[in-house]
Amino acid sequence: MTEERGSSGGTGLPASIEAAWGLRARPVKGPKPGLSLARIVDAAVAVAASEGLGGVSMGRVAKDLGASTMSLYRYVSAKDELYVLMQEAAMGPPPPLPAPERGSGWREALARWACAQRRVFHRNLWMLRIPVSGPPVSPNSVAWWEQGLQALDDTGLDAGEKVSVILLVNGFVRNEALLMGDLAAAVAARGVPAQEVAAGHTRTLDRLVDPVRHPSLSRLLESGALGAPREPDDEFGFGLERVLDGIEALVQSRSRSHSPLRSRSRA
Amino acid sequence: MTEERGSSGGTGLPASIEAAWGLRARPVKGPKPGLSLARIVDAAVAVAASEGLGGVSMGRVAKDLGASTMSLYRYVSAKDELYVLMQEAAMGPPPPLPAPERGSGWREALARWACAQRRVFHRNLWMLRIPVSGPPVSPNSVAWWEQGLQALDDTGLDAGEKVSVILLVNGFVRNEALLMGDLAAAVAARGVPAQEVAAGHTRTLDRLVDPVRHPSLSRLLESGALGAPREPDDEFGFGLERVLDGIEALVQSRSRSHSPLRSRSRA
DNA sequence: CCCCTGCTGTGTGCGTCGTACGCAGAGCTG
DNA sequence: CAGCTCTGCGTACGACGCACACAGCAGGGG
Repeated sequence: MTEERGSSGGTGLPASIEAAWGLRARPVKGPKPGLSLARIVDAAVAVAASEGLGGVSMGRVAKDLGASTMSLYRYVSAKDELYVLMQEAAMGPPPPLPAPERGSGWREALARWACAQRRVFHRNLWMLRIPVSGPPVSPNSVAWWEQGLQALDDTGLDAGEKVSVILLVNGFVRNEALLMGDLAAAVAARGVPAQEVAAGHTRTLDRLVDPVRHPSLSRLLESGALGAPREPDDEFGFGLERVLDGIEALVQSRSRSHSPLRSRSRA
Repeated sequence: MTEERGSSGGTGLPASIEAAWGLRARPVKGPKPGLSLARIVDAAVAVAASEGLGGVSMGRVAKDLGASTMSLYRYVSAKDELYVLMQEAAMGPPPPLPAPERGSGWREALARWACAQRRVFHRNLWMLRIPVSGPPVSPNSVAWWEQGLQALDDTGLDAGEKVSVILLVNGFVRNEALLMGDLAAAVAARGVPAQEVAAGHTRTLDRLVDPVRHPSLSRLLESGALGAPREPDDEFGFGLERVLDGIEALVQSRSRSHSPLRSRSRA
């Protein structure tokens, strides 16, 4: 509707995000800023890392910077904008892809991509609490997407399928990290750390599960598989292998028939 | 540490959740309660459905019930407890499984399970905003788990693998719904509804993506696959088919070798 | 029968949050 | 030097979750 101010890049993005892309030169008129976007974002990330996303309040961040609460709003127009910038900073640039072998190198590349993403998420679990508000528009997020797409370059999938595959793998990684983060937070919230919570849960389920109404769950409880859940890394690895197997089936079906047949469109 | 009050079921669960299981009889001494857990939860769910989880505040729910804010705390000891009960109510009982055909009926059953879950999530997108604090302990959640496990009864997978598969499929469904919900919320937050937002995003990306640094993404943008993304249902169906294909590969590898070989434990 | 006890609803108050608004002052441009 | 713009900041407002204390109802023991 209204035109952005002079230095706008015309992207329709918030000013601070355009700044992250390197567009939008600093104004030269007024006094020099005592803070900077980078310092604010770093401080916010530090707070989030030590106290979770819930600990990030404008006042808290400002205090860590020795500034007043409202001064932050000179750099960021709303808290959600700060969130996006935090995400961008914590995500960082994606690691370089391995040597692009032609053939089935895509699986290795995609697995590495997923693992790298998982490492980032696990280092910064608070990221997953931020609602996604659309496709990625910050530089690092776009770079990650680019990496994922490059991994699929030689698969023979069409553009839409590639997007769907990226979405699928990214979603799997996000969900795993989110789940583990939630669980860790719930454990940390109680005083008693670690395995005792899991033991308590199995005891609770033992008391609640009715062998008649819940036969399979009963058998599961008896098997003890819930008491000794697999390591988080193994759980992730298991899921990733399944997902990649599923993708591989698609890739092979595409490469077998050079003229791409429409697969069944009904679920 | 301290013993629960008289009517406790000894599960270690909050009182309101024990009430959901039918344990814990009402006390008989005082005046009759003017509210009920069910009425409170229903009101909260109604608020969440119309204004999102963020709109659910104790004051808001109480106002809808014509009661005061603090009266709710007679029924629920904290807001998180209300969240759990809302989840329980919105989830509802799982639909019955189809006729259990021996053989590869598991795939159909698991797909139906996933679709049913997706329908619930899409009807109540606010559910996904509630952090999971551990394994499910409310009656309906447990019933859903039971259904999922029953679908895998004849797959020959061991207990741990079944849990992992359930986690994988559930995670996929959750993530898809979460993503679609976030997107819908972001679109609704802007005034302009629907496709214009997507068009704006592609325009933004067109301006930001550098063909040299982002070759694959550039090609994707040129292909127009982002401008006309597939229907949400198709996107879900695509991902689900991949996931099920991956699980099917595992099931077949298990059924081929009757003596269960350990698959590679390293990712 | 009455009072006592355990339950009910609720008003007040505290601390925290995001942020709208407006002011005092800094520093470049004329 | 004047004036404009941009800076940081103090104040204020309306939410929020919930601790706490109080007033009144109902059944049970004397």
